[in-house]
Amino acid sequence: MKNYQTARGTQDILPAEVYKWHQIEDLIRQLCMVYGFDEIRTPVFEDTKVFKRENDSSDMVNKEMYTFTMNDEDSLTLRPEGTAGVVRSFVQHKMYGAMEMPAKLYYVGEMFRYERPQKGRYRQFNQFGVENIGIKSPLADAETIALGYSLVKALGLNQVKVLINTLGDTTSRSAYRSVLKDHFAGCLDDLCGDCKRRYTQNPLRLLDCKVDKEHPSMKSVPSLIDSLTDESKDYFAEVLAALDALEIPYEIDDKLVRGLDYYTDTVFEVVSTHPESGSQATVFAGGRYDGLVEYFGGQEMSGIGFALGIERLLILAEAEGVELASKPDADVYVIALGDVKTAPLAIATQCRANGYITECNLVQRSLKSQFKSVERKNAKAIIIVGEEELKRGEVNIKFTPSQTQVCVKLENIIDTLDEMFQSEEE
RNA sequence: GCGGUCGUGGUGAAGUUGGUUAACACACUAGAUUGUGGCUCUAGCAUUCGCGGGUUCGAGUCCCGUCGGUCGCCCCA
Repeated sequence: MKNYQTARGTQDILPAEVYKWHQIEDLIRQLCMVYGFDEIRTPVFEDTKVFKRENDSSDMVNKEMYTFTMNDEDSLTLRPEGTAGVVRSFVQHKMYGAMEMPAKLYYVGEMFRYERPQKGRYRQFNQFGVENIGIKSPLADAETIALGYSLVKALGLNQVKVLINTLGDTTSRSAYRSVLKDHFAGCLDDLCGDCKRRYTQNPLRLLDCKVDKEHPSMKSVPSLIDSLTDESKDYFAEVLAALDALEIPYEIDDKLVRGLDYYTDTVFEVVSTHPESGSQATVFAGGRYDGLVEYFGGQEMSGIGFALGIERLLILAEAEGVELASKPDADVYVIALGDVKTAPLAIATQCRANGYITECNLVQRSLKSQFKSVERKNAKAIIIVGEEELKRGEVNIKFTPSQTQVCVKLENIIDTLDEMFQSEEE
């Protein structure tokens, strides 16, 4: 191999763009703090069984996991999603006893899925997610959606819409499952291969099919709503009422079922309507899960959460023309003129200790090229450490915004800078 | 996993039916200007066209493979 490059579907986040990430991460932390969610950091890899649960039919779990074994020990898997690990941790550390319920948790980190990459879809990507475990209330559902929605709004995205649906509780779901099976039983041969597989593995996913959506049997498919128990119906109505109260616009999409098997009742998806988002339009998505805590060995307890793709958020922000953060300009640049040895660095260090973003010239080179650096760093203040002045214990400070230059004693440098930057702020 | 498309310097890119010095612009470096930048001028800056093979007297231009991006499907954040 002659050229080294990032593995397929992975990418370097270079210094030029890392400030955007800081901005989003800061926004996330701020928002979660305001909403009362605490960060949790779980391992990037876990025992495969944490992710691959019995009867799971999703592609993510069955075809897209990075799974490996070391020394014949138990099989391990790079996390393809965040919820499983968080729920595992919740049960393992018995959070249901140690902290006040519900547990309001969030995470930010990289996930891994072996897929064919394209714009907005990577093999290593970053998710921000929240999980609100130990409460089953329509208000919790609305609160969770509101948290994600306000992040999108805080970033300045406008071309997004909230899709929402209910899968019903366990009783409703199994009732609907048999209704679906009856409905499609007669025309199974007409449907695509994926649909045939879904028919046996997870009939709900039939609703999702893009291939057969024009098929008569799809058009006449009985609505899930008719199979809902009264309890689930009421629950969904209350979720919608809460969203109304929070003034979050939404569309009910009765075909929305989501790809992960553990969802019950409320499911939602926030998609971009911007043309640039292409086929990877989902910004964040999630839903309620009734059985997961119990599955991991906890008591019967419901939770709700979502996951948001940070790369997608950035793509959309760019598409909608949102100005994102970039490297801040330097406040001060220290220039060395003549034989001044360590003085420039000492002065720069002093500036830095006082909070000024300071760049310092470290090599012998022409004044002109040093001034070029000043421009490049966009430094407002330029400290010129000249051999002659230094002998008198002085330096020149040039302040670009006011086009002024003063000669000051070494001990007065910081005071002078403070004055200059203060007058600039007014 | 399937199908389409693309891949030339730090960047944006020209490169006619394969023909022999890889255009142009920006950026960058140095000098004009031996202690004060942003303008101007001058000079320099791809033994090489993602990588590897093949066809040919000759390939950035054709063929095959491979790696990567990208678009659609699938799936999903």
